[in-house]
Amino acid sequence: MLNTLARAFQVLSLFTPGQPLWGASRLAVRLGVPKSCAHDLLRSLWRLGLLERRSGGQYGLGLGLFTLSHGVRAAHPWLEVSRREMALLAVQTGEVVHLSVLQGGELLHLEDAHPAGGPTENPAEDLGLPSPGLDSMGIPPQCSAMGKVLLSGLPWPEVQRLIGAQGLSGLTVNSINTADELQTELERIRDQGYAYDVEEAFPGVCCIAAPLWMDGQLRAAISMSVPAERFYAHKQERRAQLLEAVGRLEAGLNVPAPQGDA
Amino acid sequence: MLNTLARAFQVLSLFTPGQPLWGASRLAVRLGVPKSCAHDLLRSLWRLGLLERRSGGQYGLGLGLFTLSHGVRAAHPWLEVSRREMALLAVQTGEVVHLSVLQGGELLHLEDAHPAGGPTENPAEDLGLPSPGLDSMGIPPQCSAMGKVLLSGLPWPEVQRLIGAQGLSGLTVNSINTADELQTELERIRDQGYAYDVEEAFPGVCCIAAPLWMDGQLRAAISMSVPAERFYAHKQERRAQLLEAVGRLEAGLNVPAPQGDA
DNA sequence: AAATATTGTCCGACTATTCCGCACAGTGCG
DNA sequence: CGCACTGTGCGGAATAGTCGGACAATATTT
Repeated sequence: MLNTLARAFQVLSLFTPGQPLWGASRLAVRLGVPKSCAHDLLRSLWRLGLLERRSGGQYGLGLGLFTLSHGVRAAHPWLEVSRREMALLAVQTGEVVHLSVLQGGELLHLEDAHPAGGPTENPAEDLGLPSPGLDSMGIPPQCSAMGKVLLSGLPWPEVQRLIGAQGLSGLTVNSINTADELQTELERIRDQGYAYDVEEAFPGVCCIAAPLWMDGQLRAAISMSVPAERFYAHKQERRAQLLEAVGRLEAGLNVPAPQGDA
Repeated sequence: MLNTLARAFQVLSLFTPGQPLWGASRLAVRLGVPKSCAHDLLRSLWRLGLLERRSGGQYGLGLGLFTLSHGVRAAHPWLEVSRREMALLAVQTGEVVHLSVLQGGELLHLEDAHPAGGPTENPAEDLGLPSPGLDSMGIPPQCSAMGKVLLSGLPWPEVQRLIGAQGLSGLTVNSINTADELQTELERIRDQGYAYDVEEAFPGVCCIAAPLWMDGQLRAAISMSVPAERFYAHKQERRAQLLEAVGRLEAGLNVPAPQGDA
C-alpha cells in the first residue's frame, strides 16, 4: 500500500464546505505530521492542479479534479441517465432524491436531485439535516433506508462482517440495534423490493429507498427523503412513485441499444 | 515534489473513454516501470476507492472520486450557476455550449450543455470532433475561441512564456501561426469582449467565446460550438445570445446576496 | 484437448525517495 | 515597535517505494 497516496487522499478529503481552506500549520496538527511534511503534500497537490492557492498561503480545492471526474462519468454512463430520472422524480413529488452506492461498508453519496432544482436555497436545512454540504458519510448504513437496501444486496455473512467491524450504534430510538432485527429487516426488504426509514437516522425525517439492479447485480440505491408528517400521510403514494421511476430507469439502463429503430 | 503522487495522478489520467480498462502489464509498459510497480499503483488506488476491479484483474475508474468532486463543486458554487445558464443557452440556440478555464497553460474543460440534453445521442460526432468523450485536452489555446479568450486575460509576457514553451503549432490553415498575429488578436478580443474561432481548430467547426469575469478577474470562458454553415449565416445572432447569457450569468454571480428582499 | 504464451499477483532486498528538524521570510496583531 | 503566528525552503537520515524474480490463473494457440 502506497502510504503517500493514502495521505494525499486523506488531505483532499479534509477540504469540506465547513473547512474549505487549509494551511500548512493547521494541516500538520490535523495529520499529526511535521509542518514541512504537510507543506510538501499541499505543494504537490497544488502543482497537480488538485488544489489552488488562495491569498496568504492558504490552499483550497482546485478544478483539476474535474478532469478525472469527467472520466468517471464517462466510465459510468448510467449515472447521467439516473440523474435525469431522479430530477423528474424530484419535480413530480416535490421531495429530495438521492442516489448512493456501498463502498467498503460505507455509504457513498453520488447524485442528488432537488424539487426546485436550485442550490441557492438549501433543501437540506428544510429537513433539519446536520451536514448540508457534503455526502451522508458517517451515517451507519443500517440507520437509513438507502443503507438497508444496499446491505440487503450483500450476503448475510458479509453484512455481519461489516457490522462486526463498526458495531450497531443507533442514532435515534427507532434505529435497529440488534443483528437479529437487522437480518429480519433485510430479508423483508429483499422480498418487497423497497425499504423504509421511519425516523431511524434523524427525528422528523423519513426515507423510502429502492434498489437499482444492473446486469443482475444490486449496485446502487435511490431514496426519497420525506418530512415525517408528509411521510405518514402519503407513504404508499410516494413509494409507488419511487418504484415506478426506478422501474423506468432500470428498463432504460438494461436495454443497451436504444438507437435501433423498428 | 512527491513522485508517487504525480505517478498516481498520471495513472488516473490514463483511464479515458477510449481506454477505460487497464491491467498491470499494459500500465507497466505505458509508464515505463516494472510490472509489479504498476500493480502496486493500481492496487493502492483501488483500496482508496478511486479504481474498481473488473473481471480478469482489469481496473476501471471507481466512484470514489465523486466524494472529492462534490467537495470541489461546493468550493466553486459558480459552476452550478453557470451550468444552469449554459443549459438555457443551449436549449435556446440549439448549439453545444462549453465552459473552460486555463490551468498551467492548458485548456481545462469543466462543463458542457447540449441542446437535447442527452448523452445518449453524441453531439460531438455531429460536429466531427475527434475526441468525443473527454475534455478538449491537447488543443492549443490559440486555436480555439475559448483559449484565445482565456489567453486575453493574461499579461502578454505570460502568454509569450506559454507559447514559448509549447510553440505555435496550428491545426488548420486558418490557425494563428505567429506571435504577432496572436498579440493583435488578443488585443482585439480584450477590446470587443468576445472571440471567434473560424475553423481554426477543426474544419467545419466554428466557435464563439466570451470571458466570464468574477471578482474583477477573468477566470473562465464560455463558448458555443457552431457548425460552419450555420455560423456564417447566424454569426451576429449567436454572438448576441451568448453575450446576453454571459451577462446574465455574471450579474447573478457577482451579486453575493440574492436572498435579501427589499 | 494439450500446451503455450500471456496476464495478474505476491515476496524480499536495495536504494532512492520522502519524511523530518531546523532556520528563514512574510504577515497580522497586540 | 516587537511579538507570535503563519508559509516556505534546505539538507541529513530513515523509511517508503522501487525493482526483479517466481508463482498462479486465464486466454490463446496448436
